[in-house]
Amino acid sequence: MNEKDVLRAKFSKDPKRYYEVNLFTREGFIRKQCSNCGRFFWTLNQDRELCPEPPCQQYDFLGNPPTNRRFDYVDTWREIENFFVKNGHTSIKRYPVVCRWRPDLFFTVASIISFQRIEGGEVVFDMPANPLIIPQTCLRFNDIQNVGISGKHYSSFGMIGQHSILDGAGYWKDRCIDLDFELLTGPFGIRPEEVIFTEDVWVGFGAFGYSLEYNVRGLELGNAVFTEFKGTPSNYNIMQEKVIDMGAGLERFAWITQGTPTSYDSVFGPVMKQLIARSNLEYDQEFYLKYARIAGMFNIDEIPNIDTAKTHAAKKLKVSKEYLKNQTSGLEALYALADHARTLVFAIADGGLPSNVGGGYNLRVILRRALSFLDKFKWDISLEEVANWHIDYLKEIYPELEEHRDDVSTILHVEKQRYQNTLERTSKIVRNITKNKKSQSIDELIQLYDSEGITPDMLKKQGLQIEVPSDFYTKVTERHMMEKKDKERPKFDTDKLPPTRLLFYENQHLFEFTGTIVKIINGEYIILDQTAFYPRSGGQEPDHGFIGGSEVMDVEKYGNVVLHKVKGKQLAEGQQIRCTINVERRETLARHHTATHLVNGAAQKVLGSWVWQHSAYKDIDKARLDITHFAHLTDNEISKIESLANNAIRLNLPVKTEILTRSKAEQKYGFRLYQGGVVPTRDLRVLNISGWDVEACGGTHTSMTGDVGFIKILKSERIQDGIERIEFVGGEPALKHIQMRENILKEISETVESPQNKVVTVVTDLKRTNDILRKKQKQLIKELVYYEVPVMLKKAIEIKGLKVCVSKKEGLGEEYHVPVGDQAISTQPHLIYCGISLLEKSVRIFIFSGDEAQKNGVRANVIARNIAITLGGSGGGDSRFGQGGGNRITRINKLEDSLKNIISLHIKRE
RNA sequence: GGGCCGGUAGUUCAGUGGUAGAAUAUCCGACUUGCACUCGGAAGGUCGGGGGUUCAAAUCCCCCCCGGUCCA
Repeated sequence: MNEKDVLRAKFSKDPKRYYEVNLFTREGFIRKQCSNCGRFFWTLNQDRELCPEPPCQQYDFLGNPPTNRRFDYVDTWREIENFFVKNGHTSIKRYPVVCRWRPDLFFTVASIISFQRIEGGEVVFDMPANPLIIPQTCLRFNDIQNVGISGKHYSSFGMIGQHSILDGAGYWKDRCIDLDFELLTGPFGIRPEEVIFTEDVWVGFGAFGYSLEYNVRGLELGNAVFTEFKGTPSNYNIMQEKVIDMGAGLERFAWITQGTPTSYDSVFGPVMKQLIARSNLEYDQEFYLKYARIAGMFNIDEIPNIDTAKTHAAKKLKVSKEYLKNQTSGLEALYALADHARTLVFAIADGGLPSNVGGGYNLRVILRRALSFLDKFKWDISLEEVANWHIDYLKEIYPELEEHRDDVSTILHVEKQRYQNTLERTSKIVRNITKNKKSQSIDELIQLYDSEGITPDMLKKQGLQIEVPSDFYTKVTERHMMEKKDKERPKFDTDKLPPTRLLFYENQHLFEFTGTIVKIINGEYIILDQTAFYPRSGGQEPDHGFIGGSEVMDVEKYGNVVLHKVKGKQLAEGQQIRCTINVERRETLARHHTATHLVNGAAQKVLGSWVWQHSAYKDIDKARLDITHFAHLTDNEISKIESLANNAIRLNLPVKTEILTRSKAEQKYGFRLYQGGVVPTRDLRVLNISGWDVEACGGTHTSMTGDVGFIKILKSERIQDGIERIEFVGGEPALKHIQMRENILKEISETVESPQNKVVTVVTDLKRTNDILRKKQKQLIKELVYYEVPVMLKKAIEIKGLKVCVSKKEGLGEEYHVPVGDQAISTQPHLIYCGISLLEKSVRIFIFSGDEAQKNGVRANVIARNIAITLGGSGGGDSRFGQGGGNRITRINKLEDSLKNIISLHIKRE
């Protein structure tokens, strides 16, 4: 039994305490245990023996919905929203699907996530209203294989979040279930005896509780979690303020009112109509409904693969497997296409970019999956069109999608291009492989998949005979198992110390202050009661300066205290001491920090709304900003960003800060606030440069943008897929940089002896001349060979019937000896050519041995190696051509004689 | 966040320390002469960049740039 089962058993032992809500006693619900799976459930129907969930019960609403009215997706939400608002709830706009407020999640996976923040390693609940209702779009990528097939799985779905904190304004479980029951039986007109509640539990990050899941005709519609405990099931406390986390599927509510074969038909209404029309897909609707009834019973999580499930279904329907596949595969692809496109619309609108790392990887996977469906079925539909149909339909609930319509198209287009390039590349690689070999080893298969993205299936399709082990993907995963190294931070016991008062937030221009030394650790870390020293944080390097006569080398925040690392004179605890901050350093850092915000704002304006700050770093000599963007920045874009940022400086805008509670700040400015990442505090310091940038920021800044002076972008580079780094300088360092470049230019212009404005022409010319000279040299040596060879042959001496000639050249190397020697032995098979090159620190030897010479035992490589050994080096080659050398230059005088000796020794005349 | 693969002639790629190659495209010539084909020849390279090891580096080591790709 897993943790969840143990917990469920525990809570079900005491139903009165946990599960028996008001509604049950008032309306006469009976508690029963499922005779099949053993779970407990509450129902008005005395005769019911089975719990209401598949596989214990099958879908009874397909073609036969239990509601009195039919709603489409949008109207379903309107109906639910109206109901809860009438009952005292505030309707909240959805939060972004890209979850920037939780460091442990890429995407918002449940409505409650929107209101969870991490504070000091603990989850806290932070709701802008109480109670509230929210149509939270959630992204989940763990069931992609089932999307389009099961009829109910999605990569993104709307979670109706009904949330309440029991703190006076909110309510607890009785009212929650009353409301949910009333929603079903009232506005949706479902008969009370059709509503069944099942006992369940829920364990989340740092909190858990018991829950009542409600089902109608086999379909789970929602799950009301009563989050009462903080911690883990083995170690917990009862929460001060208990939280209602009721999450219901908007998709399922819409589905149950319509009773269509799949929920996709109900949810994607107009989009599905367009898709079916444009794809000219024909299928038997009657048959599909019958199939859907069976497919709905599949518990896809537990079925090894879809193929066997379909075989099963075909048997039951008494048709062939092929017929079933024909009838279903096209439609399933259309459903998946609709789902994937919708997910991409939300993700991209919220600033997510497909890439090969992080959450972007999930987005790229579904994007390519969608494109591959379009390819496979050769439908003349573009992903951009599908995205636009979704926006047309959904903008009524989610008007923000309309604002990002063009961005979505832009990014989908870029990604399609990339996908096509990859396809071409892949088929080329596969072609190469198939050319050389018919089979591949398992290691080679893994290598191909891991580094090129080529799956064994793709190879099989190309006619390769390969065997794929069943643990193939496990083996791939194993390759990625690596030890994780944690950066060690020195440990200090600072828990009992009072928090350091941060003076730089009270006055940014306080550069001198008096503090009391609270503690000194290891003789070098000083903790003061208050400090104006800014510690390293938010990518900003720390202040330097003096505490008394001791120099401050580093400042870091440790919990709630600030540690100053000092060098120099001894200080004593309890001492009151005068502190001064290096003003120039601080102001440079402040200028760079404000400049970062300006560059960020400019980049968003120049490139597009998908640009977010990924990370940033501000030092005194330069600063850098990493932004999310799908392509390499062009020179033109960089200069536009630079101009725009400098424009903001000239406008001399005020740099304002205000402290807001987190939820107020989020409501007022949106999640653009979290450019620099999550801020783990209840109150946010919001930095606002009107019209340019608003973000949560704890750094020190200039008062006006004009104080930055001047921004110069140095370079941009791609640090990973989807992230561009912009490196720049501001203020004094910017000027210094320009001056440095000026000096370089001056130096070049002096070296090439031309005015600065002609330098480019002159250097271009120099390079061209150089190229021409190199070619000419080659040509000349070729000509030289023609004249040199006869001269060389005349000088040759005879040893044991063979000819030997030695040619010594200073400075000239293989470019001379190789063609000369080559030519010489090709005309004179009895010749042994010995080239000697005298270089600065070494000697090189080139030996060519003619055909006849070789036959008489003179092997060029052997000669070369032997002579090279006397030079303190080594050599090699083949019997025709050998080379070697060494660095004992002093041996050069004896070299010619030794050569003759060695050759003479090797000649074996018969 | 953690990995892996690749970068050589205009193009597609061989090349595991010893003279940088093939195919194709290009140009010239021959055969034909309407195109095509065939044959012969030529030209085309800072082997992504920099540093190191070595007598010698496309090849080995380090750093960087560019492209691709997998996993969580």
